[in-house]
Amino acid sequence: MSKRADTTEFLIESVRNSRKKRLLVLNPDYLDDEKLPEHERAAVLKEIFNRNIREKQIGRVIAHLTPLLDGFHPASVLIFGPTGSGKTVTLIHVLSTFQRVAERSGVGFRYCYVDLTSPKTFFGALNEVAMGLDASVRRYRKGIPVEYMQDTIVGALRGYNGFLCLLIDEADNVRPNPDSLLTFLLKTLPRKVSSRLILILLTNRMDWEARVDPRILSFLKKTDILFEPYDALDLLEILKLRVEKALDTSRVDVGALRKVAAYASRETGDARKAVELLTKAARVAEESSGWLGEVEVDVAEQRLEVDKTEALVQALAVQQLLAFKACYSLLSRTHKKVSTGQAYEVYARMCDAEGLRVLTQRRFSDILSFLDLYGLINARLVSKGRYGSTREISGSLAQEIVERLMRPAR
DNA sequence: CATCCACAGGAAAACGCGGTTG
DNA sequence: CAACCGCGTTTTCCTGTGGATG
Repeated sequence: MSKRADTTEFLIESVRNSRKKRLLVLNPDYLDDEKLPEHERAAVLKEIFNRNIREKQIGRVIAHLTPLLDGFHPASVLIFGPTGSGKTVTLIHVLSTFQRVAERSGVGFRYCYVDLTSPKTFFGALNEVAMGLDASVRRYRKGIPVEYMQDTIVGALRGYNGFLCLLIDEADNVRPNPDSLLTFLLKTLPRKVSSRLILILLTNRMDWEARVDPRILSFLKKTDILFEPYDALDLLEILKLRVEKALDTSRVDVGALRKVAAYASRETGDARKAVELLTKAARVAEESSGWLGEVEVDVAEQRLEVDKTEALVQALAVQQLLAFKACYSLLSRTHKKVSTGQAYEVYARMCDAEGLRVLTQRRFSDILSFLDLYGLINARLVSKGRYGSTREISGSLAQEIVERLMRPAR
């Protein structure tokens, strides 16, 4: 009895030791923005901006806002940029710095961050604004009239004569229509309070303007600022900073970082994705040699890919999953391209076997295009002349992944 | 060159389901 | 409790399509 306990203890110790030897991630919090405490986050941001990243964009924002230091009222701004291009982070940084400068020169300036990153109703959005203005306001579910919320906002601003900058993240994320919020903020609010409002709207939709009521748009005497996605050099700097904070630098190859940066910038230029890949690579390295090199990055990239498709397949509805399986089981049997009709037959048989209702071919074809859209299959539209036209279905996933996916769900 | 296959994909009707009303 | 409504999904019905084939 005690002997067994000893060996187990020994095992634990030895695992612990070998882990320590390969330990690469010293401070995992720095790889995950969400986990950082507020002041740490600010410090990290500061360092990023000290490295001259997003310099151009910062310049544009500052150029737009600076007049207010001399009492001029800047117009509202509309900022475009894809996800992960640092819109939010940059703006928070600039505005908080601005606040300090304004304070020093005796200009009344406040800013307030309104987070609409998850879709909100008009009421929810107002609630968010109110909470930003007055920390004592709670988040309400419902049961409170919209007017009350509006009054709360007006109340919070009563007696404030300085500039108020509302930074609205994902401003188009108000359901059912974003117009209502803008109408309130632009037309109603200025009439009720004496604060001087500046709206800064962040969005990643380039077609945003087309979707907004033109009357409101004209009210926004807006200036546009564009956030280009990060290029590989920017990403490299960002990654370096993360590595310094979170990892054991003596075990990280600069080439590997370059690879991560190159990969991310080739994809979307999304900094969050880049960090995600870095994290994954670090984990891969910890599992193996403890050295983060280019090979580990490749492995991580692959794994990320697999994870993504796996999650995608997990999330499929029963019918979609069945269609997916039908395609691949047919593909593994015949190594030629498969037509919609053939796939449908297999699918129908599978439905029978599982005791599920068989959907019509019309529906099935929709499901196929859906699967194609998500990259789980390739379905190219081909005309075979007299013998009709079909989607030529072929697999887009690697053999091993497919096998893994077909197994567990029986 | 007209024909015709085997499906694509649009439109509209039908269905299903939770919620509401009289 | 039936009737009704709103909304997303599915079926039904339909027209369109590109090129091999006779």
